[in-house]
Amino acid sequence: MYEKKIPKDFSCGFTVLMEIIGGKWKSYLLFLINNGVRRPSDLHRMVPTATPRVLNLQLKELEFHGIIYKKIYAELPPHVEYYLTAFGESLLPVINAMDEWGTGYKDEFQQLMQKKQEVGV
Amino acid sequence: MYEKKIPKDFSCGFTVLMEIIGGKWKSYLLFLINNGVRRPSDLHRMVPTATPRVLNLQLKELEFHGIIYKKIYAELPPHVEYYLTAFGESLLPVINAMDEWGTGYKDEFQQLMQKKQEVGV
DNA sequence: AAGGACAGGGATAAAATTTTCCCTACCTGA
DNA sequence: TCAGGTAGGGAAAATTTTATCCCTGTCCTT
Repeated sequence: MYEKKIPKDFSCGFTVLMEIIGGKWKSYLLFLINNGVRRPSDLHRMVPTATPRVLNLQLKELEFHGIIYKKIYAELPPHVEYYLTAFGESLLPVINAMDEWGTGYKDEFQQLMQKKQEVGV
Repeated sequence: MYEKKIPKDFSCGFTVLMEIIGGKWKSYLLFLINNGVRRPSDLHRMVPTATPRVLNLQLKELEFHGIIYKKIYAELPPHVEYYLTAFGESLLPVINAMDEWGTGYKDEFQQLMQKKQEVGV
């Protein structure tokens, strides 16, 4: 992964959580996996905007942190499935709370962003 | 602020929330403001790691999103105070849940990161 | 035999965020 | 008058994150 030059202070719980689910696609991947989309190729089909390479990187980090685990079927062609760990499942309520709050603000937020654009131009 | 080239999908509540509190110092600033640290110079004293410039940028974004508001005293020398808006206060439980989860995982996380470093070297 | 699907990764480029450096301007106290 | 405090910002660099490009293999279907 990437070698950081500016050390982060992981004595703060918030920072720890951000390190784990802060990645651009991570929360979405967790959502999909939790909803039964398990295989890398399927995940990619659900997130065509991101390249498989990127998704794979984020999956590796989630796995590294023990949020998901990877079941490798010793078959050919290759067959891999991701599952949430129990620990990963403990994240769901938190992510849910985050999403709910954001959803409540969504409309107002979008208006704000539009005004910002108009001013910017 | 910064003009983005890759548009984000703000139809997702999670993404909206991340846009608002995802900045490096934002949650900490909210915490401090909520605990009565109001003036820019005081905030800087509490976060000496960051330059005033950086804190100011993040404060402006929080203000733009309506999370905090800025009370300017028409005095000299300048006097400014930040307060959470009611809306900003609605964020506190969410941030709290995030921090709590992260705190629970903190020790294990730090061990993981240490192992990673050892392997890296 | 050719094309596509499967999973995965190295090297490099681009984008986004954060930091640094150095200014403005005014006031107060030594 | 000089040092230090108040609040703030432009320009450019550094850091971090994400994306792109192009490979490795093997198998299945046409």
